Amino acid sequence: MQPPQSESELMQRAADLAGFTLGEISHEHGIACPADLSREKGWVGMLLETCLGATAGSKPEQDFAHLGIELKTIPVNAHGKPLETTFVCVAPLTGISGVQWEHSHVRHKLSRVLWVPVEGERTIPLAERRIGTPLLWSPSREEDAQLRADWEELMDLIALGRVNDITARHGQYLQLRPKAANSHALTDAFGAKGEPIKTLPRGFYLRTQFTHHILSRFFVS
DNA sequence: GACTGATCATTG
DNA sequence: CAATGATCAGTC
Repeated sequence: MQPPQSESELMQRAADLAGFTLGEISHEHGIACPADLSREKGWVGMLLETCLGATAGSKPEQDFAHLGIELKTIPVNAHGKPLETTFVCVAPLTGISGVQWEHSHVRHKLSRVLWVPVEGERTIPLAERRIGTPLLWSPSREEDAQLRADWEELMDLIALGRVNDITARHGQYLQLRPKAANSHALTDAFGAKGEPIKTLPRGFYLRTQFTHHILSRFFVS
């Protein structure tokens, strides 16, 4: 699948997927559908990238850089409520002095997002889960301010060398949690006295309350 | 039932 | 190891 040339082409492709099951879509593309996601947690996201023509790979940029759009699949229940938090990006633990919200990776990633809801209840076999109506979102002024407040709180703690004091309980809408292969993975950071330390890699995640708010903005009921 | 900390696959 | 794609699963 070639990358979409325009925003409208991307939206049309995404809209055309709505209502189909993951089994139908993966079959069309000759991709095997696993029984569950326990060993392939990113399978749905990768499938949608393929279907929509996103540039594959592990580049730290938006999925559709030429359109300035990031693709996010989000698991929802029958009522459209998110079942999981949404990973945004890894958190920088070194070299962060002087970094401001306006230039952060979080803000850049979330500046324009194509959300694709997908049924995610584990009682539904993966192949039978349906793709929902896509929505193209940009943060409102209020949403931007909410994310900024959490981001600044978390980044301040990191800058103070207190990364090991941060738990998933910090941040009202944006939280910081481990983002690693396992609990033994270590990366560089700084301690409270400025000394170099090794710690778990972290990532920024959007709480379900926040993403639920986004989805409900589009599906007024 | 919600939430946090842990984890899985794959590619450079 | 770090980045991409996220969900799992035990505990509260």
